[in-house]
Amino acid sequence: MKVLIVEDDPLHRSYLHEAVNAALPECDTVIEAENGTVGEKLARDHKSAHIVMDLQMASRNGIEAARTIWKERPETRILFWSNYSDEAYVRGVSRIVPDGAAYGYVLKSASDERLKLALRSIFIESQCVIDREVRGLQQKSLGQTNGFTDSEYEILVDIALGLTDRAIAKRRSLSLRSVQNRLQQLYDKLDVYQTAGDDHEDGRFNLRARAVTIAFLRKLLNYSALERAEAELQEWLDGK
Amino acid sequence: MKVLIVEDDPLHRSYLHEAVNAALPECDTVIEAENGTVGEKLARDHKSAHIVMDLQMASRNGIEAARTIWKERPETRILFWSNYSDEAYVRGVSRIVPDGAAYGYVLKSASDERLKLALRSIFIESQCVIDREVRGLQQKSLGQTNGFTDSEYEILVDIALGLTDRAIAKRRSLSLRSVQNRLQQLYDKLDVYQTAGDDHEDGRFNLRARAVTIAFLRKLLNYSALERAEAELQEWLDGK
DNA sequence: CGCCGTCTTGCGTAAACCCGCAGCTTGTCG
DNA sequence: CGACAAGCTGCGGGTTTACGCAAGACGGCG
Repeated sequence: MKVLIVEDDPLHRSYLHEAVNAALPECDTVIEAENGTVGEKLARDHKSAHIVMDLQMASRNGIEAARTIWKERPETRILFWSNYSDEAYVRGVSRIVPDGAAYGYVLKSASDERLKLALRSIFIESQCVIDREVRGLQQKSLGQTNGFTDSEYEILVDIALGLTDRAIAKRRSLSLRSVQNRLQQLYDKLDVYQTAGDDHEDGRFNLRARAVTIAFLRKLLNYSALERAEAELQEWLDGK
Repeated sequence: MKVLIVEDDPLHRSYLHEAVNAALPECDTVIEAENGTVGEKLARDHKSAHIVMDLQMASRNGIEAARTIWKERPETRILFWSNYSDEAYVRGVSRIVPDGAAYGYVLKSASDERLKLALRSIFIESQCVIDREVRGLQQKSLGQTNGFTDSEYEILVDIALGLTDRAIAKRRSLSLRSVQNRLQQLYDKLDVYQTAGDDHEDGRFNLRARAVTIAFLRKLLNYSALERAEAELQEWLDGK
């Protein structure tokens, strides 16, 4: 059995290497990649079936890399090992995992035991392992309770990118008014009005900009999500 | 000599611990804190004069912690040890370092040698050590060439927070028109127009929102900067 | 001192945004 | 089938933005 480790940080990389050796005696080869780009290449070259992947890398982040890897070989087992459980990450991962694929999401703050257990569960038993904390987010985010619909999230991303209502309408094939409806919905859910100040007179917020800020502060958005969205946007723009 | 290490990640913490021991034989005690809050407390209790500090920690980030520590004891020597050289961080640090204080900014990607050298330079020689890469940013950001004035940065933050023109005017004691002037200046420098699409007809950007996005993508802003700005804003709001 | 560049402010306008109101289309359920 | 909720759309109008134009204010500099 071969395992591919994709991780920015040398310290974490060697820690992972050791953990893999300790948890998986049946593993005879461990390969390492220091960013997503190299990770993709190595995965392709070695036809890796077992990958441990960091999210948040400089050159090409874990979600991007995982997406192309899964596109080529959907049965690949990937364990995401991340510092954060931002909703943006969780949502990003959920969006790309193929049907029935075995994957995991473990936080770096987890204990050695948990990490090793996850390694065995995913790589040997083909079982999904999601950290409790992450799991919570996932439920909340997918269930509509207090969470955001895909369409709401979509429009959030669109205004975060800085599109006008009209542009959004064109992109999503909606009327102007519908876009604005969704925006209101979003403002509602994000409590933009509440923070907008009790006394309306003094200093109001720009709802659109404020919504993005709040989403950032709540980790609904983060740099990586923005980056991905921006790339998609450019793609769309190019495709006329 | 005592050294205080403030760092989230256990792996990095122990790495730092070793590095300090190796580089500073004259250091007899090393204390560790796993976040900014604890870091502040320990610094106070031990009257620490030598600190190695991570930026980007969950509970209270390095900039916040450093600010209060320097406020209490401005001659404290602090070495910032960070993963990133976002302009937002560099600017944040520059803003809080007291006159004549010795401090350093070294990236985690630097070699062992560089780290050890920096430790000795700062703690023994009281000399500032700024990584070349960070230095570059600093120059660019402070010199006006291609960089942003404080007033431009200020207004960038304000719209990122989601304030209206009117609110910004009130906060910064300016007229509405002046605020808008600065905004135009900002839009200019950020190249909002260029990205706004060559064909004006199709889909334009919302300049205000787009500016914030671009700033994020260029690391002029990041989560930590937003968080700090939001806290300041709340403070201002409370103070009527 | 007069000239000039930078910054501030006011006026006015076209566009974009926020949103209440109301008519339509769907899908679901009894 | 009728009722009802949820989403899309157009209309209308009040507010906010973006920005050209132009009149001061302030600070160097020859």
